Amino acid sequence: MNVEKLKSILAKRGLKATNARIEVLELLNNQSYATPFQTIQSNLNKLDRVTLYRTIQALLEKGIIHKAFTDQNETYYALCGDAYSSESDAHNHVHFKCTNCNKVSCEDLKEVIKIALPNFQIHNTQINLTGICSNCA
Amino acid sequence: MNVEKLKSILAKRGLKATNARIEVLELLNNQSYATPFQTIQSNLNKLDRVTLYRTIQALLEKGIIHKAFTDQNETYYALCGDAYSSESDAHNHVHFKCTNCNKVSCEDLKEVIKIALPNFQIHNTQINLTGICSNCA
DNA sequence: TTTGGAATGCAACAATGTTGCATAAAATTT
DNA sequence: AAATTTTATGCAACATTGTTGCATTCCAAA
Repeated sequence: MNVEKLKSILAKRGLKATNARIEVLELLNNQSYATPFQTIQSNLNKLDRVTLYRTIQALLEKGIIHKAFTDQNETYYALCGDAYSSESDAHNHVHFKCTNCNKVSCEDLKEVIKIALPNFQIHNTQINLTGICSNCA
Repeated sequence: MNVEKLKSILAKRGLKATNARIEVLELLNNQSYATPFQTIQSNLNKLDRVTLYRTIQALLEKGIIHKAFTDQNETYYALCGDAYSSESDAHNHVHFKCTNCNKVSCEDLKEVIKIALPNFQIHNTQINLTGICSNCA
């Protein structure tokens, strides 16, 4: 995904194509795993920490990125793929944190999971798994 | 659940029955919802914040309580019920946060959810839902 | 009742996240 | 293309959250 493509994503969601946003998106796009805030911060250390927080919040609000995992005070972020944009109560997107290599990845399930809770309206589902990933197994 | 019962739970897991632990357990036991750290802190404000962190960590490690939800820098804790102690990959315990009343509850599903990820070893599963709870619907 | 190991409270620190405001940059209008 | 409006950035200062070391206190077992 090149810079022009990222700019068009931002424009589509009504966000200005600023340097900070492009850089965060490029970083997340180049990672094959979800990225902890610390890593974003150290990779983009010319950017102010406050700017980073506000950038991430804007991208989250517009649904361009999502929180993939929150693990003892470390939040991992990832770009939203196609699977993520489905808004139904059916859910086939999970987050997996490997306790061996510590990497967090987004995984898509073949079978759609249906969670039934009578009298509850489910608007958002998050499934977080920990264990040993396929690389480390 | 009375104090004696709580003491026996602590003894069974090899933890001393200290005042701080009893108070935290009593508080969590008296709540019908998962309790955010802030609430624990303000209800037990004679206790030092550090003691509270260490108490909670000890109870977590021994599996007496669990993190029910982590929502933008607020962690909710709850006592572990029977459903929670099952260590299999099958999972029928979910956490629900209502966006209307902001309460977090532990809910048990009738159908067991099976998540299949080929070549991954799943050791822990957490399913977090947000939406409108049965009281607010 | 004594005693050894563990828990507590305090102080100090580190990391994380937030707010207000002046400056700078992007998009829009003229 | 320049001016204007709007929005984002960077800085400082602050608030909250979580951690560590150490002396004192408490619990439980002998």
